[in-house]
Amino acid sequence: MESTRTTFERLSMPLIAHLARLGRRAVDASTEPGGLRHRQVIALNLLSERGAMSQQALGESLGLDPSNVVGLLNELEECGLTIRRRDPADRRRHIVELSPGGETVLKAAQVRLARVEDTIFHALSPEERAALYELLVRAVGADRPGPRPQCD
Amino acid sequence: MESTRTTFERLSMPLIAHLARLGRRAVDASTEPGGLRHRQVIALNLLSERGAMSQQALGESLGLDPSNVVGLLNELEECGLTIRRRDPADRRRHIVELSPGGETVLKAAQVRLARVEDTIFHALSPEERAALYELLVRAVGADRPGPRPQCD
DNA sequence: TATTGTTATACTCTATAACTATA
DNA sequence: TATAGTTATAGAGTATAACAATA
Repeated sequence: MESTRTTFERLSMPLIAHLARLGRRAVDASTEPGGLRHRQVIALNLLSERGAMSQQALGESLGLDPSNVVGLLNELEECGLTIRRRDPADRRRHIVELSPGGETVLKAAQVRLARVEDTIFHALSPEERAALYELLVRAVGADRPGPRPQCD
Repeated sequence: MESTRTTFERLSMPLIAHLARLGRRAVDASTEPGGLRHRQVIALNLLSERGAMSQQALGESLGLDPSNVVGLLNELEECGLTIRRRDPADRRRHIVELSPGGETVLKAAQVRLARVEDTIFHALSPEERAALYELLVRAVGADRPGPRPQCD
């Protein structure tokens, strides 16, 4: 009998998987063809919150394989939304950062993202949404977003 | 200014997407090759919670396209975990239900799933996990699991 | 020799459209 | 004509392995 274990009748992961799918579909649906896809928005969002970082760090933060990070950044860079530059201290590294255009595009995407959340979480009150957000932040162990280093 | 809108700095969906990815990988990693994959566990879990239902209803509950439901059920049926039978009342319909073997396999999978949750949510207290679960249940608008209509 | 990023490749997940059989 | 399920197919997401450049 595992006393410290999650009760079987209360598994959260299926619910999270479901919400993630709903969210992804809604985001993709709210985006005009050729626009930012779900993954890209999430990557931009992270770069905006945490600032410039290496590809490796980006991949870890996204929980994404390094080889996928390459393709993701290629797409974003083609659109001029991110910039890769060599780290002078270690020329193997690429430092990735948001371009000014990326910030602008991200802001628009965040508006759409917030609308999608309004739809998906319509059953929750603002307080409950805030509580949910706090729990999720703690779960992923991410630092709180906080004011980001002022770029527009 | 949209006063009823989610604050941009508190978007939950990127966090949910991240947790969903972590969860899926952990589940797949905890499964021996040839074993149940993430999707399949979720489908079995739903059938166990809600009892027999049509493929259409299953697809809606899973937020999955009907064509995907077919493939998913084919896999499960090949392993003898689910059963499809025609609805006598409307012979176009397939009624899907868990087989006894499916119940057994699901129980084992739930143990693994619970372990994965213990890992992913290690930063949360049991009370917080319960609170998270409740919020997620409300968000997906799903009925609480409840005792299922006795099939074995 | 180890590490960062890249390429090539394959497998899974998901959606769309056309088809069948029932209604 | 409409609906439940199926098939075929294509595209997105993700992981693995081998490789290049740099440390």
